[in-house]
Amino acid sequence: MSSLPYDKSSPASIEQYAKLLVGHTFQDVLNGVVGKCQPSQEKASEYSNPNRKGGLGNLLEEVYFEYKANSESKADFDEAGVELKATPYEYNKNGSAKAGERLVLSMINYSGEIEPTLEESHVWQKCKLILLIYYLRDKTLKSNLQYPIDFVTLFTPSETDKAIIANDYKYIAEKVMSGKAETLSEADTFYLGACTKGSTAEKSKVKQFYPPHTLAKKRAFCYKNSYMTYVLNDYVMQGVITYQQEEKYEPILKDASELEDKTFATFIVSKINHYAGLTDKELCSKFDREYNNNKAQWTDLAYRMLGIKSNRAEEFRKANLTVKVIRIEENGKMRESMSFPPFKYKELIEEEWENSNLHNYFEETRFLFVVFKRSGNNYVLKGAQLWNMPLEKLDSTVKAGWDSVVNTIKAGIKFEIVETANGVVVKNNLPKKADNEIIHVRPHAQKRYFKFTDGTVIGDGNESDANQLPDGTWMPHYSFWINNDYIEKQLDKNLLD
DNA sequence: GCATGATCATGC
DNA sequence: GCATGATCATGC
Repeated sequence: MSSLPYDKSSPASIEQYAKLLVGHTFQDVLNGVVGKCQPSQEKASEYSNPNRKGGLGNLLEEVYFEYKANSESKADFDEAGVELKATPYEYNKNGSAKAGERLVLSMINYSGEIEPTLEESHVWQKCKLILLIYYLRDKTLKSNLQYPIDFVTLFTPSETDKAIIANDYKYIAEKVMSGKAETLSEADTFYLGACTKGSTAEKSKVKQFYPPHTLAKKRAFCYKNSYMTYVLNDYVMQGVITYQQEEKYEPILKDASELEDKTFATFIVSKINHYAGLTDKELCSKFDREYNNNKAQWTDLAYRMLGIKSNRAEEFRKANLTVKVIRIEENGKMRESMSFPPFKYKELIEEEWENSNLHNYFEETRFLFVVFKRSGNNYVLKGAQLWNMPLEKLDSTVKAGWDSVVNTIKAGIKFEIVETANGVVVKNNLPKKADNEIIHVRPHAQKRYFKFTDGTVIGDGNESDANQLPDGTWMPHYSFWINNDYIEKQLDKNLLD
């Protein structure tokens, strides 16, 4: 019997052995440059098959750590209580690092009872101590076996994080127990998400254990991508990478005990609602902010009410939560629709809906609406509401709106140049706001810039304000917007009157 | 009065 | 200079 090169009952020993991987590639492991095994070539191609999810993790498990990969609900290094997770990271254009994937922890059980609390759960037993092995997903490399392993560390969430994760778990478990797993969405929770797992096809849905036993998509517990990006930057790379800029995120939650009798969702909403009834002017004076009605004023106030000095909340970054201030006019209407980041035409038409930017954005992003209502010259705070796009709307109405935009671009946008008293207006045949209940598209640029294929230029902008259509025409950046009247309908009644 | 096209403001 | 959030302005 050969002995292992590490003590499988000791987390420290496992971590120490794992750290020898840093600076090596998966190919090095197969070649025995690090570790001691050399499997056959067939095995190498099997592990590196990009269609085999978790292949690189299995490689480390079987070749480097010398145990058989399993999909059991107990931890990989059972005796030490350590779960191994090999996971990719990437660099953004601005040089900052981000997690390449959400970290999938374990399947949500639909075939039997689910534990009501995190502490009692299988997922926590399995994942309270994780050996994180981060490799750089460098798509310029020919084989994923060439990816370098750059960071290795044991990880367990902090006490405040765990309090929020426990909240999240409870929320998911309660939905499952009430037989409503089909309504789960990753954006329902903060750090621990319920992500879809496996095919999204209708036929792959499974019957729920809890009545009324409706069919639901298979889902898994995961740490959200946004949470893992935080873990990567503020924990894994901390002290390893020295050039990273100083982050100035502030926590809203100062101590885990603040959540003893409430959820994090209730906690933040009540922090805002505490000030309901005050005008923007009164709030400005309360928080020592100049009252100047500039665009940032109401968002600034929202963060001040949450108890932080900057507009960078640590929890919101980790949870992929976006604060949106909504101002209601005296007639009860929102004047403006809500914008999102612009898209690139050529990239948009290459996307599949299920993996599209818009789909992923709404599936993963949660919103904190902070609602003000006009009263004379001021806006009065009505309160806050957490919201995310309902899943059934995302896959029906939003998808239909997205499809028709994509199809119009694919077919070739038709332009009409109209002369008016104030110059030319460029009209197009993209779907209009009234064509879809939820979304529409609008320009989202600094300046107008069109350059048609015949060389005609319209607008004061330049190419940085625009991007190219499939036929080469330059058209200003566009983005998706949520219709103001749809958002109005989503708001709690008490926020409107 | 609102939809649509156009543009502004701030932070990094 | 870009990413993101937000608002303006005109014609119908």
